Amino acid sequence: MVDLFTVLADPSRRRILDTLRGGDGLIVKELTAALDLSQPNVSKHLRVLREAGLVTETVERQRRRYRLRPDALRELDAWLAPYRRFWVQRLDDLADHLDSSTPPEGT
Amino acid sequence: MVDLFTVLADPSRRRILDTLRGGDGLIVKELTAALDLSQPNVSKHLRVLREAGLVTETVERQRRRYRLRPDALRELDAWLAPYRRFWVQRLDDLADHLDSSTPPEGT
DNA sequence: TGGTTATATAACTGTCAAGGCATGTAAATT
DNA sequence: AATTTACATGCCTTGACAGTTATATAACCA
Repeated sequence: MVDLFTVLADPSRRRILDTLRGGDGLIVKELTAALDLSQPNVSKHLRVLREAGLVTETVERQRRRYRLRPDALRELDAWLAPYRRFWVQRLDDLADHLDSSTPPEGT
Repeated sequence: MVDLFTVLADPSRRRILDTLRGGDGLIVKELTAALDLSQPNVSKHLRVLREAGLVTETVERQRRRYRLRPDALRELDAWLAPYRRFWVQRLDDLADHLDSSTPPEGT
């Protein structure tokens, strides 16, 4: 369960990440309220996210504040990189095509 | 099982995609040989990948050639985009920091 | 025609994880 | 001290696949 892709495969976890994107972290209760999930459910997902390095936990007395750690997503970006080449390539092809074809009317 | 993240969560499927990145597609038999997976297993994964729009199937007589369709990964890129902001931000912060500190010796 | 090749699909089995409920624990409140 | 709040964790059930084996289908070959 350490695999980043597997961790991101769960919609609830992605919603948690999306929610943590704004502001400076949220405590568990705020997350359960925002996402309408049960507290144990949220806690479990947070554990998985934490073990994957996607969030950090800060203890504040009784509460625990979770913050996004977007660096962990660079692994995903790295995986995607060689594929991104392809659609950039297509844009280049399109540009070449436009260059070699009759220019359109207006400008 | 139409969810892109779920489809990509399987390592075998990612290996298939990686393998299809070079050349102009492969037939099923070539994939099974390259990845050392059973033929039914490969066929099932290819079906999932096809239904997710990640590969295309071309019938060549008896054989079926599968090609990568990297456009389908733009959805993943789009999901990642708002997170990419964050680590770009950090680079900016670093740049700002360097600007405001004593310039290094050489050049 | 009969056999072989290439691929898909069905049926079965094992594994694993998501979510529910109940409970533990520590801090806060009264 | 007793209660409440905030959170984690354990157990349990259920469902979702992954992979195997066996079989169906279609094209190719001798």
